[in-house]
This record gives sequence, structure tokens and C-alpha cells, in this order.
Amino acid sequence: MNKDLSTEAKIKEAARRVFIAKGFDGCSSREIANEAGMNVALVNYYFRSKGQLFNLIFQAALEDFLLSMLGVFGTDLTLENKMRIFIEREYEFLTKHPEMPGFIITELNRGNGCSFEHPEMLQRISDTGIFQDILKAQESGLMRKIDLVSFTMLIMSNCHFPFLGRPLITGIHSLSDEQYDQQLVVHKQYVTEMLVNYLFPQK
Amino acid sequence: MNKDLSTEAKIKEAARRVFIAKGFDGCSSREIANEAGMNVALVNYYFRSKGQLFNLIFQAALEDFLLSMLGVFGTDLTLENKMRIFIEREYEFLTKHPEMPGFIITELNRGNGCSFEHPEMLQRISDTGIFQDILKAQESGLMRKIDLVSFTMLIMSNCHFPFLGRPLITGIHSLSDEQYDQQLVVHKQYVTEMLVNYLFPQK
DNA sequence: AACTGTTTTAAACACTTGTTTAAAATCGAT
DNA sequence: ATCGATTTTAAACAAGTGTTTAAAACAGTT
Repeated sequence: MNKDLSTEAKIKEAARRVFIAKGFDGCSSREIANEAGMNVALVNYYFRSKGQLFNLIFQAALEDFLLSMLGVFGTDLTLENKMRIFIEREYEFLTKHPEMPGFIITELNRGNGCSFEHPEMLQRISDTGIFQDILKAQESGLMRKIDLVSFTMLIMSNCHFPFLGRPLITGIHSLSDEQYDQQLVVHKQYVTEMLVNYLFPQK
Repeated sequence: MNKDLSTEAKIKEAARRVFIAKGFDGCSSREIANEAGMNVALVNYYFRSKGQLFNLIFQAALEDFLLSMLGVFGTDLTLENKMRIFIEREYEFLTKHPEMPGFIITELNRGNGCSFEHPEMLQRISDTGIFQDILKAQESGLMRKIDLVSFTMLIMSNCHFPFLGRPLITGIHSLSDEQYDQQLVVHKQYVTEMLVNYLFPQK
């Protein structure tokens, strides 16, 4: 699968898989080395320590996770359509990487030598012009007047929780994995409709 | 604080605190014993193994978590008011136990010898009559026709994610803990309004 | 072929892990 | 006070932890 990769890259890939699947506390250096088909000492030879390797993986994952949301903002669609497409894209991304929100939130909560090291993120979001779009839409009465933090929370809640809470909800409702996957598709529609209705009320 | 408790209870309480704070993988038997002010061997003397102790704690937490939602359902309020009070109560519960959703979802996702062992939960919810209420409200046109799973997901998403995603959102928006606590209060209002508007549309 | 620096290896390091053991302390009942 | 059962202790167990070491294998250059 990755025979052409360098040793360093192989370890990084293996570490990514193992860390995301089991968390920092849930795996050992030897497990990562085995997954990569390498000797344990190589992990520290290339990355100095388990902690540094983890931080590398974690920050990269966090960046991927955050950047996955930025693409739509720079376009010249209406704000409402930006939202619709944003949700679409977010569900698409999360369907491909369903363990991402759990990984990031778990590790951020634990603070296992990892923290939020992207102070420039707000700036990058701001640079897309999305905040001005929102302000304009709110002043013209097209959009409900709601602060940016709650706006973020509404969107993230409804996009990420369905992936975070999978075992909880399949447990409560006794759903199979396939049933839940189907459910996600229809839920995306509900979420889109609800958020758009709420944020862009037709008076 | 708990000088009057039995050794067994002291260990259980300490284990609860440590497990919820650090997770199963993130702590050791000795750490739990120290937190309880006891000898390590006592943990296994009373609970046979770290795993069994964890499962005890986890299942109890899961039950608390699920039962916290059941209280309102049995009343004779209108469905809309049940929803409003439900959200109120849920935010109240989660403000008191903000680490609960993270703990439960993290450990369920990892499957560290813990799983969803409450097959009767759906029945208990059903026994409150809430499902018939929903069906009736939907047939009379008072409530939007939406399946129970998506209904659950909408509510849990908007109640639990704000507590799960705290470090993520404070990271993105550079908020202090106090600012975020305030934010939670206003967010609860937005969530209530949005969900009620969506589920009980005034035609 | 001999000398480079780099990469990989097996082995060891000191320490922590979950769990067990066997002796000591504690207790209530006689 | 003595017995018997329960509770608590310190110590030990083998296995696993992150990390380091020093030697071996490898590559490229002269």
C-alpha cells in the first residue's frame, strides 16, 4: 500500500492511523512501530519522542479539520447558499473521516500535550470575507441577528455531533451501522432545512 | 468531604473522578487508590480488576446521563412545552456535569471494555408515553413529521455539542472560560427557539 | 577496497503497569 | 483475652512503558 514511502513517512502514516483509532493514551510506541513494520527505536530516531510525534499528527489533523470548512466561504454565492453547500461539504468530509471529530475533541479535552495552536485560524476565516457577508446580511434583515460564536456552535453541533454520537444513538435506538449511515443522509437534509429556516427566516 | 464513607464507596467515588477526568487509558490503578487515600491492592480486593471497576463507573454514568432526560416526558405539558423544559433541564444537568458527554462518547467510541448495556432504555423512554405524544402531534399537524432518530439527533446535537466542543470553540474564537459559560446561556435560548420553530412550525 | 555519514537493529535502561501474595492489623463475638 | 473472619498493608510478580545505547548494515564517494 505504501511501499514507496520513506521510513519517516511510513511511521507518520502508521502513527496517524493508530493515534486516531486509539488515542494517545491508548497505544504504545511499539504498536506504532509494528503498524509501520519498523523497529521501535526508529520512532524516536525520526521524531524524538512519542509526544512530539503525536503533536505533529494532532496539529495536522486539527488543521485539516478546520480547513475543510474554509473552501466555500470565499465564493460569491449568496450567504444562504454558502451555508447549504457548507453543510453538504462538511457531511461529505465527515463521512470520509468519521473519527476526526472524536479524535480532536477527545484529545483537546484531555490536553495530552496537545492544545489549540492555531491562533491565526480566526484571521484566515475572516480573510474569506464571510464575517462581512454575515454582517451585511444581518443589517439588511436577510439574516437573523445572532453572534458569531453561537453561529459557529449551531453549525458545528449539527454537523459534528451525528458523527461523534454514533455509538450513543445506535445504542439507544438499536440501529445497525448501515441503518445509521442511511440516517445520516436524511439527517443532513433536516439539519440544512432547520438551520437555513432559522438563520434566514422569510418574514 | 467523604470521611464517613466506607472504603468501597471511597474507592468508587475516587475512581469516578479519575476515570471521568482522564479516561480509562489515561490513568492507573495506583492513581485511583491515591485519590481515594487507599492502598492499591484494595482496588482489586473490592472490584477484582481495573476493568470491572471502570465498567461499573461507566454504566452508572451512562444511566445517569440517559435518565437525566426522562423526567420531563411523563408530565402532562404540551409537547412543545415538554421540549422547552427538556432543553432547559438538559443544559442545567450538563452545566453541573460538563465532562459527562465527553466521557461517555469517548469511552463508547474506544470500546474499552465498555459498551451500551441498556437495551431497556428505549422501552423506558417509550413507557413515558412520549412517542405516542409525538405521533399524535404529528398526525394533528402540530408537529413536523420527522422520524424519532433524527428527532433524537437534533436535540442531542444542540444540547451536548456545546459542552463537548468547548475547547474547540474557545480555541477558534479565543474565548475565556467565563466568556464561554456566558455564551452557553444565550446559546440555550437560540437552540430552544430554533428547535421549537422547526419542530412546531406555525403555519 | 577503505572511509564516509546515515539508517536500522537488537538489547538494555529505569520505570510504570495491573494484579497477586502472604503477612499484619482490625473487628465482633464468645 | 482468644478466636475467626474480614480488612488493610507492604512487597513482589511478570509484562509493558518510553527512551537510549552501541553496534551493525547500508549507502555513496574517493
